[in-house]
Amino acid sequence: MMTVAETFRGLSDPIRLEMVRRLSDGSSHTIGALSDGLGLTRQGARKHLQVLADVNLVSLQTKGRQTEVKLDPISLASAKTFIAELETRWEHRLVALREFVEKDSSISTHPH
Amino acid sequence: MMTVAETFRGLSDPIRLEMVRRLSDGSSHTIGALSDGLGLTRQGARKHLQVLADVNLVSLQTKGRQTEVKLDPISLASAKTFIAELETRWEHRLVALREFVEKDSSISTHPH
DNA sequence: GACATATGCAACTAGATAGTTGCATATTGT
DNA sequence: ACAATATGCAACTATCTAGTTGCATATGTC
Repeated sequence: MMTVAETFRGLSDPIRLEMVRRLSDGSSHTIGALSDGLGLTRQGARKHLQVLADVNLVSLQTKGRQTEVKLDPISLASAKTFIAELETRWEHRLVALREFVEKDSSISTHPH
Repeated sequence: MMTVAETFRGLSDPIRLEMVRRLSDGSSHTIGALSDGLGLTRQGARKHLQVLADVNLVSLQTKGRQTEVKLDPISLASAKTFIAELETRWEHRLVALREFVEKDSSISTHPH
């Protein structure tokens, strides 16, 4: 299993983000196709793909002389969930804070 | 402005994730408090905090002899949005694929 | 003023990362 | 069989990262 931090690490590079974006249509792409147009060598791109595979963001499957790369959306989903949970905590705090402020201001603005 | 990749890099370490989690209640914490109980020195923890500040995930504000750290949820939100957009593309693909398969199977399973 | 607290700054180390180049291997098409 | 294609493996370099230690500085507290 992968930790959320590892998933985030997979996403922490613009080259890898572009690869993931290309893969996000759900279709499979070859290593070669994914390595084109990124401004680095095929081997450099290949290393980034390996990082993505290591953190389970993509799967690699050899078919004949080429290798299919597919996005694995599970890690992606758990990363999103992690952020969403942070935001939930954050919003709870904001609600509590607003309630506190409103109660406080009702005392000061409507004294009797 | 920060790129999404930089935000993900901020989140790509378990120590930093724990710090962000502690901050996610929306309250402010001091550098010292955030550095406790993480299994590294204060200076080591401080470096992680600097990474979070560099990518705008937290803000630092000196107050007297201590420094307040607060979570800045904006980068967090854009990271979540980025993932959500990937998932949207993914789901569109799945829908298109299912429609294609259904049309295809209706031809082969109901020939006349 | 003396002391404790909270933090900053700098130097250093070990290991990871991103990138390159060169060459080898397997598969497909003619 | 030959040539072209798609990929893999290894070595090497430069830079970044995570962590440490030691010391300095500013702010409260008594």
